[in-house]
Amino acid sequence: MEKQAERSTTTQTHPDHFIDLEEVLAARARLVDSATASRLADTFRALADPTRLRLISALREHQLCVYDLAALVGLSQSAVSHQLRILRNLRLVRANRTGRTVYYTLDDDHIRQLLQLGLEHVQHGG
Amino acid sequence: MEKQAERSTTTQTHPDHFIDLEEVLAARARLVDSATASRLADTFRALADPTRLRLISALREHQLCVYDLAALVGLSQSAVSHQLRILRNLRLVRANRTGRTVYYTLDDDHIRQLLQLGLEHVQHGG
DNA sequence: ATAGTATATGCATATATGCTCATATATTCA
DNA sequence: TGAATATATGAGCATATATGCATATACTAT
Repeated sequence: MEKQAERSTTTQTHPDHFIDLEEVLAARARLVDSATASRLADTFRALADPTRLRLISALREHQLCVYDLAALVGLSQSAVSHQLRILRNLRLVRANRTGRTVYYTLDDDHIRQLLQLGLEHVQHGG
Repeated sequence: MEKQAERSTTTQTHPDHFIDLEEVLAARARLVDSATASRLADTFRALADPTRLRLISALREHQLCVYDLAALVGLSQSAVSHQLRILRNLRLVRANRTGRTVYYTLDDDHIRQLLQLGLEHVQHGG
């Protein structure tokens, strides 16, 4: 295990020990490491934009080309293409070329589930 | 149903109709509206930062005070308090004051599930 | 090859975000 | 009340992000 964290750079004085040591030790075991947290944050950041969410929602059960996606969300082809690249890079969507048309689909089922869970959270209590 | 979308403001010429009309009509029915997409994006944006994700992961099964959270993630009390406010405002965590100590907990089980799903997505294929 | 269609991308800009510093608020205890 | 502890917040700076514009690339058809 790593050594205990240094005192944080707080303005006010603070004790040199944790307040609730047992809880803290247990929580530390569950704490995701920084590298994983960063990659996870990248994934959630891809979902943290209304345009991208609408694109993903449109692709839930259908594959669509860039032009149709742009028309659906009411943005320029450029803007949509930029956003699709972000989703592609983070492997949330997949591009399939057929002639000069590129069809997009969701990459994996986790995305569908994340969207669904998020919607549930937002649509009642949250 | 609404009337068909206007031509998008694309530089290049594009047809005045959708490429795949049937797919588009079906996809439009699944499309989340802008207002919902914005609120959903707010929720995902709260999860789109490594610090906040680590805070949430620490709170998965334990309630902790601000000072201990700061020590755990290795940031200042101020920085952590700012982030906790964001999580509070979006109802991802809840604050319970006991004397001068404020204990934080996850607000609802969706948050745990979102974290879990995201981790699964990141930890193998994604 | 040339023109046309579908998508992608570099650059610029306006806006948002995360952290630190200083300070404010809330609570306890003497 | 006054000092100390625990947390919250406003301002400012450095960096990131979303979109539009112009242009590049990929493919089709003549």
